[in-house]
Amino acid sequence: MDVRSEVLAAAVEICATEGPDAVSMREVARRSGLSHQAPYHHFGDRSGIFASIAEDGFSKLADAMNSVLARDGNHLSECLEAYVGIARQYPGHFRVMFRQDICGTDTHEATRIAADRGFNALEVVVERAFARPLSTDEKAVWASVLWSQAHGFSALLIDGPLVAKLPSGTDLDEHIAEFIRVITLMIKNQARLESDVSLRK
Amino acid sequence: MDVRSEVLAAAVEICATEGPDAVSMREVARRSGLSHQAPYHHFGDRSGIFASIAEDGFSKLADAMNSVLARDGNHLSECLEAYVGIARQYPGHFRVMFRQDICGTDTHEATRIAADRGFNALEVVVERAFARPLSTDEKAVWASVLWSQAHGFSALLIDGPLVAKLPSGTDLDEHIAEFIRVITLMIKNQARLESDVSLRK
DNA sequence: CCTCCGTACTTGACAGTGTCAAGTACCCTT
DNA sequence: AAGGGTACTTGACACTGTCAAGTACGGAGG
Repeated sequence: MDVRSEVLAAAVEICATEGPDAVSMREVARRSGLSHQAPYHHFGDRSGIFASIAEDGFSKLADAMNSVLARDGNHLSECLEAYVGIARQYPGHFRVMFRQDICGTDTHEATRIAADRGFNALEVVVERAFARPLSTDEKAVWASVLWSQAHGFSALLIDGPLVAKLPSGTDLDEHIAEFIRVITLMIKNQARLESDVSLRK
Repeated sequence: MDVRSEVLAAAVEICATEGPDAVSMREVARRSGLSHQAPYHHFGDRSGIFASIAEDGFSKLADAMNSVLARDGNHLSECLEAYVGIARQYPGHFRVMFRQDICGTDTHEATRIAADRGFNALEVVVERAFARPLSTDEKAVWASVLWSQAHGFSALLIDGPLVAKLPSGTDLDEHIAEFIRVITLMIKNQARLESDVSLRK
């Protein structure tokens, strides 16, 4: 493994266990057996490391969703599963991806492109779920709905107080599955009803 | 304004403008015209400040939702409005509330209690929306759905890449209103359909 | 072969940080 | 008047991100 990957892996590891705030240039350098300044050579500054992690995470997310879209089947629920799955499998990445305060998304073009790939996948999911052409506005709103839902649930799941709020004895995997089932059903029903004008006002 | 409130206000101000990571004990002390150690007396450590901000934020959230519940009208959409409204009005608080990595929710009892008040309000909203008795599991799942939706949208709105993804020229307030309208409608429809067994599988 | 140059680092320094420890001022109780 | 708690201040320590300057080295051009 080259130095760059090693530094990145060390940073992700810290993100996953202690959160992004615990990531320090000097610590990741130490874990990689390098001088405290070596990471600067590859990443410019602290936000450069986070931007790379975010880019990597968005890529994983986009790949996961696109691979679902490439298959047959129920894209909606499988995409939600993919989203939540990525969040749970790569909490280190996920905690960074939506923290543009620390990863300077504005300046890091590659990260933005990777994020776009994910969003585009979401829009495709929305269109397929509705099975009819959507206006730009409709697409924007429904993509917001879907994204918010997936993102909010994932965020509350890995970081927030949601798990603590579940009735004790609840099986987490089951709750997640139930959650996805409910959302899928709800959006499908909505898509079905959307053509009935009486329900739209 | 007493010292404690002044320190807190300085910290919130920094959270809102530069994010929680930029909050330093010494900076808030400086802004309050105190020695660098004064805040420790009131908050114990850095996480103590964040815990207090989070507590305050959850209280605002719970108050806002409870005041909606106390009124007549469409609780569901008004509660969503309240949630998103709090996030937009108090971004400094909101950015901290769900960052248990920095505010040590586990140890700060008062914060947990304030968060519970908010969650309970959400459960009431869910029950009223369905207008029938729900099982514990149903309540948990639907509260998750609602919370995830409100939270995800708020989080993406104030911090995430959502705003940048909207078609240019979109009016933000309008998009938010549309978003809330869509979710409300969707959940209402779902509640209506839930009794139809054929749609539940 | 020697010089030049860019890449990949290291070493050193500086200001800023969280936090422990100890000191000081003041007010309230006894 | 004595004691004790509250609300601070001052000082120190190890740690941080980052700038600046060095060192090693591998290849290209003469």
